[in-house]
Amino acid sequence: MSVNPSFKAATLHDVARVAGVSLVTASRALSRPDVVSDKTKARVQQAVEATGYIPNLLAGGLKSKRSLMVAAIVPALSVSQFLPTVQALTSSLAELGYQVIVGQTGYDDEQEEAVLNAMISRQPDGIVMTGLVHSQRARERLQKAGIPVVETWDLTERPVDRVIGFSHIKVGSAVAGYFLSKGWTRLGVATGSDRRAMVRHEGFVATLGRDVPTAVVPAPSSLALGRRALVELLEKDPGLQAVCCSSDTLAQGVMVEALARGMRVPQDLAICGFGDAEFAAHTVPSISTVHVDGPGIGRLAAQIIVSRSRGEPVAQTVHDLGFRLIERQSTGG
Amino acid sequence: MSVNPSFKAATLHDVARVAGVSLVTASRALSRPDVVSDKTKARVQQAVEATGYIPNLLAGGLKSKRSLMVAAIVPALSVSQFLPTVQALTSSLAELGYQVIVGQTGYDDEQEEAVLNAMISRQPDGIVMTGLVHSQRARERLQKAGIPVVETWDLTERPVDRVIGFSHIKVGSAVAGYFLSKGWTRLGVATGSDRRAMVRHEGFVATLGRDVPTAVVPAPSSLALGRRALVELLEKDPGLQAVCCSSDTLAQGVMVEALARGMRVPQDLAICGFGDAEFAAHTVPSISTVHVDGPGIGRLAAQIIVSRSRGEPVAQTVHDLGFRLIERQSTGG
DNA sequence: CTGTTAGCGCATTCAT
DNA sequence: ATGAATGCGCTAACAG
Repeated sequence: MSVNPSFKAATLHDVARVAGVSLVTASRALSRPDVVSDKTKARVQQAVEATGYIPNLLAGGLKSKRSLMVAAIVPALSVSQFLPTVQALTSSLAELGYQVIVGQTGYDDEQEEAVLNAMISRQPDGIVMTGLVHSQRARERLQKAGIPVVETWDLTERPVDRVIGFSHIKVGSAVAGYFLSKGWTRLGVATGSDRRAMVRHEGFVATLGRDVPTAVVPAPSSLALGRRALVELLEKDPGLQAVCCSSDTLAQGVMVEALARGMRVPQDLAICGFGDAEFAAHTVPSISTVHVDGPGIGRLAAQIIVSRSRGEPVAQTVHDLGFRLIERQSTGG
Repeated sequence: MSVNPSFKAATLHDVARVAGVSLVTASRALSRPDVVSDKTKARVQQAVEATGYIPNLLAGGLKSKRSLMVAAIVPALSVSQFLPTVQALTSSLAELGYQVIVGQTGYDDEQEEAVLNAMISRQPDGIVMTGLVHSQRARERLQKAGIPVVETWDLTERPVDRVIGFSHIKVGSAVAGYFLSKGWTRLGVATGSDRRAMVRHEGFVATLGRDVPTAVVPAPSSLALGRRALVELLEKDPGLQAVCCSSDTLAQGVMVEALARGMRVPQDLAICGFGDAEFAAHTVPSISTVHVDGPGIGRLAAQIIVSRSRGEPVAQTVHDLGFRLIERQSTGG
């Protein structure tokens, strides 16, 4: 950890010596101030200042079984959809003295297991997944180990432990219902290839009652992929009226391509996104989308993990935070 | 770390017992396979499988002084400019068995110090900062502790330890030179309020030889802020010809606002961004910008930290990765 | 090649 | 309210 061999960081032992108290007292003065007399507390505080003491949480965690670390596992950090969640999680936890370790699965189930093992070896007080845990071995291992796990951005009756999210089937269904209510008939779908997007697609098709031209693009989605998706969809159906997209980024790409071809949005082509990214409300025309409370997911996850790691009971297993369809200009709203 | 009191995770001790070898041998079989006979190695491997052993890196780190963790400190996770760097850093390190802890400073120097202390208490093998370390106390503490520190996305003659980046003054200067070469005279600047953006602004103005209308928006930048910035700039100079923006997101906002007002880009208004975000090449018109090798910064940082933590020398102190002005349609390229 | 002996720095029993 | 002893799980020295 240090590369400077001559330097020895101050330990609690040094603090105790300088303060003229025992090691235990110094420890208590810092972690349980109410149990120590004001005088000695002050002396310990001074000793901390004097020595420049910074506690070693590795050592503390080893003994106390509380690492004060939480693992956050995402497909990839660059999937901007999850960023507000991870950011809120990190901030909420930081306020309570917890830090976040990040792991990336690359949308790969084998890597997921490897990443989870890497995380477990750091003894986190909790694990927050974006998405469900897919590897069966990992599920069992997590369950056996009894580490608090919060799966997010999805729902299931049987989470490993707790789950915070919303129904992707219902999202797809809601968008399809909305399209039907608008009377559009020549529909298309531009979707990422990830599991949750596919489930939304299922919901969309199920409610529609029939299949529609679909362009599947690899994750993570991008503006360029959105443009390419529209090209593909227009080849399949030049008379396309409305496109349902699996992300706002994709929707923006579809819109850029449409406008570049001289199509008017929404008159010639209506577009709906997903996620309610910051920009969706401010493009011209603005993008209709499905709003999800990303930061809320992160905050609630933080709260649940901390409660559980403190041994407090968390009754509810499944937290459905729902979603909201937001009608903007890109669908004539 | 566990909330299931009945479950005891297997320790190396269990593995050793099952394998019928001593604890040390089991340890070596896993961490230094070349020093152990193939037979015992195989038996230890089997015992690992049988027990479901996952090493406790907290304990390992405590003794070995190598936590295999690296702290990554960003202003905020949602600042998309740094994401490719953090993602590359995380991936590169993961391949080598290191994990990343993230800290957010919120562009606040006091929080920076608090975050750095929180990180130090986890005994990281290195710290990667986006930006320079601003708190003087933190600089000294880091230097004294001898933790490998890589400051990024900026340059300085006197880094805490190592620095990987490019000159923001030169970026501003290059954009100004480009604008001058185009013969534009009615210029404006839309810039975030963060330190590095301000330095680019300085470079821009210095090369220009005169001040220009400037709209300063709070960080993090967004499309909405870009739109607002253009409104402000047009109030200051209705005859505005070209805008220099401190990020591509801001540039996109400026462009959206310009097009919404019926201005043609670049004929009526030329726009230049910064960062070469994914979308910049694919908007219509595409956005001219300054390309920076974000992932390269992350990979090099990973390499330097790992080398240093292994005690290998890393001669070079300052790594200037430079930048490239990319001319696209938004400036008539 | 393998085993024995010592801690790493701290929090937790137990005492007083 | 404070202190002495014990060990969390593992690895670095040494021996053998």
